[in-house]
Amino acid sequence: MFSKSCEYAIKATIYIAEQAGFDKRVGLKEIAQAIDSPEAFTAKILQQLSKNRIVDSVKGPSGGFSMDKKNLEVLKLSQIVKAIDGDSVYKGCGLGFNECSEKKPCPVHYKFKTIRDELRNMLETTSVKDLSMNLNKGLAFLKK
Amino acid sequence: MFSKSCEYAIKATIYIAEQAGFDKRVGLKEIAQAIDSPEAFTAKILQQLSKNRIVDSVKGPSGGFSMDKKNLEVLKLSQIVKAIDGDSVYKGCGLGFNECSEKKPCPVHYKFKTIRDELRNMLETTSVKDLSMNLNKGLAFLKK
DNA sequence: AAATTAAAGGATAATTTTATCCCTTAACAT
DNA sequence: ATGTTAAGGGATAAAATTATCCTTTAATTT
Ligand code: FES
Ligand code: FES
Repeated sequence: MFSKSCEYAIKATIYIAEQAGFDKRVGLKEIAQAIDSPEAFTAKILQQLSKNRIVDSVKGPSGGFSMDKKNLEVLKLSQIVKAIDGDSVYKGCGLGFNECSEKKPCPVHYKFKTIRDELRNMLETTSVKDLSMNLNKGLAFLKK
Repeated sequence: MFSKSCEYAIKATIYIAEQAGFDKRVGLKEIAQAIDSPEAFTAKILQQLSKNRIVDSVKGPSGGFSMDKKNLEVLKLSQIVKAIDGDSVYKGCGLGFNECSEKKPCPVHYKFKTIRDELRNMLETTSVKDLSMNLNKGLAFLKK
């Protein structure tokens, strides 16, 4: 569904968001531990998230990653997915056509489109804040 | 969503199914052309489909791939997907946990599960026959 | 039976994705 | 100012996926 990069990106963002709730800035090591991901690889992904203004980063001592609390409320899953995997997840053809279109639909088009649109809707309406709150309440986990 | 292998597998099966409607047996070359896929790679996938009894294959002159017309009615997309990609597509966790479970749900679990279950339902109820009929009617295409 | 045909299967290559290493840059602490 | 700290970024490496090549096996045709 999502690439490994995107999975890490979502988990990292949710963790940073949770900590941002306590006005805490968190470092790479802490993030990698919290979401059980390879450190160096996670660093690359955080770079991308930072470039895409999804997270803020500060260098140096007591530096790390954080998020604007206000931005946090409007940030949706779709923005993370789009930043890392592009929009093929909820725009692409189920059978790999370059373009999904009604003009020349692949055999699964009509069956697939429905589900894909629901996925898009879910991603576009699910806010990172909601997810981080469930995490904070112990209703969800970032690693097993 | 699906791997490239799986995409080819689905397209190939649908094409073989369509031709099976005319009691035609089709060769590798013809299939690869019809679905616009690399020949040698497609051969590997057809081997897997054959091993999984999804298609029948006959060697030698006037050999090729075919499908049992009766089996064709009960064959669902899910069987192809399972044979090629396993069941992670509609059983796996959206954020890559080894196991998707309510006991220790990932942050997107409840949002994701709904969609994933609809995908499973779609795959399990969509028959290859239906898809091949649309193809035959010119309502769907296997390549652009 | 022999030749021909087409799938099966093994070995290998190219590409993409995932992951690591190490040096550079910027912020903070002293 | 200087040293320390942590992210940024370039270069590589490992692993998985996608793809090709070539030999073997089995069926048909002659
Ligand atoms: S053309 Fe394949 S999903 Fe729309
Ligand atoms: S635990 Fe992640 S989708 Fe169920």
